[in-house]
Amino acid sequence: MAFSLSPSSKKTFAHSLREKGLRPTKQRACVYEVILDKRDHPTADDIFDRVKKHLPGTSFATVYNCLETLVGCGLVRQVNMDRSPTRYCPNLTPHAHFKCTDTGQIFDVQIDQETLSKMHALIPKGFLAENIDLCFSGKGDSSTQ
Amino acid sequence: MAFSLSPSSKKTFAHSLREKGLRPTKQRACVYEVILDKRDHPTADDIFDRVKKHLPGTSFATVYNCLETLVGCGLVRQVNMDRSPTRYCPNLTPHAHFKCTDTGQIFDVQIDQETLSKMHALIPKGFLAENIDLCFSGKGDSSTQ
DNA sequence: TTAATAATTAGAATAATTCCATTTCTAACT
DNA sequence: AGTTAGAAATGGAATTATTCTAATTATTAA
Repeated sequence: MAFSLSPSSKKTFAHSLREKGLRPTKQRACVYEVILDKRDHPTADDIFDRVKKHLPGTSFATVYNCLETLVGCGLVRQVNMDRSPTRYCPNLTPHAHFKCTDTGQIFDVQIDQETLSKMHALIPKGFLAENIDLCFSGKGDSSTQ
Repeated sequence: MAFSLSPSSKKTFAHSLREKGLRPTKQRACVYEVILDKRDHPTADDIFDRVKKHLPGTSFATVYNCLETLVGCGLVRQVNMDRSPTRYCPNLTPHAHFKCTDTGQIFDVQIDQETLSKMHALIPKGFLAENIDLCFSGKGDSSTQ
């Protein structure tokens, strides 16, 4: 492999999997790696292409299996916008996503604690939110990208 | 048809379509009708079943065409949560959605102006959001539903 | 080293949605 | 009212992202 997880990422990775009784296989490591390496919210398809450069025998099913596993371990997050293919994001801090309708690019948008609290406060009594998803779409600032 | 649009809905409906040079056909009216009639965030599939009770010859393609048209006219909104089928919602006020992970039901959650402003303020300079989507998922209050 | 189990593989299957070619309808003009 | 051009509806095929399945391979604990 042309690159590999940093020692700290490697530790997080193996630890998160072992906590759930799962094995840190080379395919799982590679999928995690390519997501960390280029944080551009790749699709399963993108990830498949990148992983194959390092582990040519990898199948599509494996990429999907690995992604499911990594999401289950909380190492990456799924980003769903409209009906477009699911994208994957290694940013685990509270953040929203902005999708540029011109280029299709997705940008992370940090959410401050106060706004996050206000959003939480919208939830009616008796409901318990386990997950919050905030997505914007519109024109991105192509001049700054 | 066993029921029909209220006079005011009918007016909004025909007007919104005509504004875009589109025809208020009976299929479009019926699709709009069933969405207004039972505001349970139905899928295209649900809508197809309901429409067929009134207009038995209606095809799936027509339901999709009508939905696309109605969304384009701003009469209904698409609600996408995860990878599950798109749902349709006639509530045009600013609101979020809460999906109960037990029952799959989707509830509208009103958003007050202040929280909406705070959310808007998250968007970095140079970006122009045309659309905001806020979704919660978790346990709904089944005792109150 | 082996046995048990977990993960990977290739390809088939699924499900929601979109596309396409044809037919039917609608509304503006005679 | 009758024509006609454009719009909408129709049925079925096609597409696409994802999931499933059965067989093979890899990993780990003993």
